[in-house]
Amino acid sequence: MAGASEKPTIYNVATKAGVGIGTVSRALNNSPNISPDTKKRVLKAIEELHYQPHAMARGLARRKSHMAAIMLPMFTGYFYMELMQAIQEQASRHEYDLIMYSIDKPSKSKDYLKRVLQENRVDGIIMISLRMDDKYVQRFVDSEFPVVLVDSYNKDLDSITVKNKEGAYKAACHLIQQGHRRIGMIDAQLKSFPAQIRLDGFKQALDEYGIPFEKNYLVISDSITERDGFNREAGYDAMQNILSLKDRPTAIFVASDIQAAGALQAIREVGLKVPDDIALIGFDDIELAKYLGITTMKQPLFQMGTLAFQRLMEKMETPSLPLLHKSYNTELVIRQTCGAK
Amino acid sequence: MAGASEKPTIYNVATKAGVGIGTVSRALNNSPNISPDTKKRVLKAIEELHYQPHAMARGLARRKSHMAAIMLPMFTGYFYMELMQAIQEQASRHEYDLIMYSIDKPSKSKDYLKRVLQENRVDGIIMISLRMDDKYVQRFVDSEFPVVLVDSYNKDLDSITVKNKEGAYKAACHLIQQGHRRIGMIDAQLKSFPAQIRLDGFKQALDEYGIPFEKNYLVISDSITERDGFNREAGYDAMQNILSLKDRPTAIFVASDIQAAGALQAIREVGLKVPDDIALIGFDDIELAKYLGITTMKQPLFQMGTLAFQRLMEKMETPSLPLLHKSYNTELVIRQTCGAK
DNA sequence: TTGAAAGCGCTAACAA
DNA sequence: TTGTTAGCGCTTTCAA
Repeated sequence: MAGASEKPTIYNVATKAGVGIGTVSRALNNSPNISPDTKKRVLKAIEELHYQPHAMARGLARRKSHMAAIMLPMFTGYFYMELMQAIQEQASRHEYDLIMYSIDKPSKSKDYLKRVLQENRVDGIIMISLRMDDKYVQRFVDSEFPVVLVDSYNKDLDSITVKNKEGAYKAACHLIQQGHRRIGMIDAQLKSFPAQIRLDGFKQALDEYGIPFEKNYLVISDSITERDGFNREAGYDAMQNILSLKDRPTAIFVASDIQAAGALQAIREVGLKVPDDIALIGFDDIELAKYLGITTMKQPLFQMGTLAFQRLMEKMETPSLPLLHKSYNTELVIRQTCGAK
Repeated sequence: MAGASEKPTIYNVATKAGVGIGTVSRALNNSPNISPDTKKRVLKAIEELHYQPHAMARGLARRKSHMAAIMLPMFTGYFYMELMQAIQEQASRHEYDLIMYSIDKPSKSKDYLKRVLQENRVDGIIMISLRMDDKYVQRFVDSEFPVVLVDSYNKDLDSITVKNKEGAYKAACHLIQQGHRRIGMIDAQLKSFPAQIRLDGFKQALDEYGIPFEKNYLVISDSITERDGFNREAGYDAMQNILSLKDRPTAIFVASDIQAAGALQAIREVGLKVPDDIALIGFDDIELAKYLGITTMKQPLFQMGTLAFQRLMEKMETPSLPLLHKSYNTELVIRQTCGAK
């Protein structure tokens, strides 16, 4: 029965330093209202006791949890990992803990939102690629609860995106400039914000070059209804669809690299060659695109993640800050799926 | 100044239902000491007020945070994503929140451990692919604080792994059975637990078949010292190293799929063919292996993640449970990097 | 500059 | 079965 060293509390520290607990608290939170001398004494006691303040007690008293939630679709892709790394790094720098909620079906998103909002678990939320119900948007806005959207948009919430329309436009232009005229697009579900906008950009490019938009050439895979279509299987299915067309396109703009990976596989399975038989351009520039040599439009994911957390911090400190809608530029990354430069 | 609806507390509920707060608490935590009638009344009040208990207050009173930490190397790979998904799913099922700590350098791991241990932030920890300092092991054991290791081992802590030695052995045997005699291995840093054990299994296979172990044929990339060598770049570098050998091996066992992906690239860059010029077998069976057609040894990652959280739950409920060391079987998955079956 | 005391919102022990 | 009360470990007035 060796004295099971119980975790020290602020009272132990106070006793040891011969001061009141208020003073210990002041030393801890470097308040100006403490003399350097006592502060040093308190700090010494803290050191000796290996004291660390209890996170929940602190949270309760301060009404701040020092935690942020990050909600994202059941993450299965480099896209989210790269964003996450940046966010993690910032959180760590600010001594914030991150609670991960990965959403498999939309209903989950509400559960978590409710949980987070009413149980005071976190001081702020970063939502990635997810749409928020208007009902919740209103509640967050009304209560000035910090929310930052990434890869998603709502006019009443801070958001960080890329110029999706311009990116899609540039991608399509690249294809056209390679000489293609029969150009198709594989998109994700249009309920998804970027899927929608990228289609707009694609159409605009065709339009400007006087190329008619072929309805058959736009394929939106909805094979997996639970998800938004930004996945490999969806790209695979969509490409099979396109391959069965009698007058199939010579080039495809795919709304994401992960879908492009699936599309690539579908093409190769029927013995066709990329880019000779069909050219492909993706979107995102996830790491996989590098492995597979997919030409794509790069999103600055690391920068976006970094800004997301920094912005959240600002809002957590000053909730009344005006809205921010940041939109990054995309960049064409040429690899091997579009033919010679 | 429209009545800013303040968040209701247990007192509001009690008043509304005409009971004491103790009774509300009993209704909340379905205690047996409450009559069905009052319980119904309380639940109704809760419903009407949209009351949700404050997480930190609850945590403080119960001395349980209802949160678990999950520590893993700066995650950049499907390996961790697949594990994470399983863990997430279980956590959600048990209404547990997960705090993610991703470790970029070993020192971070200590910081987080300290934080977690002393600040009572979480009720338990899952550590993936990370080694724990003996000093901390001791503290966790002494205090019966729940810790589950995944893809890592310590005799005093619960652990979930695969049979690494057997898996590596089977991988090497497969290569030998394909007719290869000059067989090399690309490994990660030996300080990593699985890297070490897989080397043992590899050697054992050579031994049994009477094939001498060529020192030159074992390459351990340490180009990136901050990390453990389980990454694409390390595999790439290691393979370049092997390619420069005068009597290079005809087959390579690579300690992980992600390294194999790098190795594959290195081989192709010099115009060689897989498996004709060099055969390759990986380990893990991450999703990328499927894309790239890498033959590999499968780890049941989803099962491992599921068990990890379930086990953590058990320990959080009953800390005194005896140790568990679970070791799963690996399974050969034949794809295109090893030649005909 | 400091200590004492009153919460923060809950659970759990104790009486009734 | 219930209400009351004493914490949980902190921060933050309010006096001194």
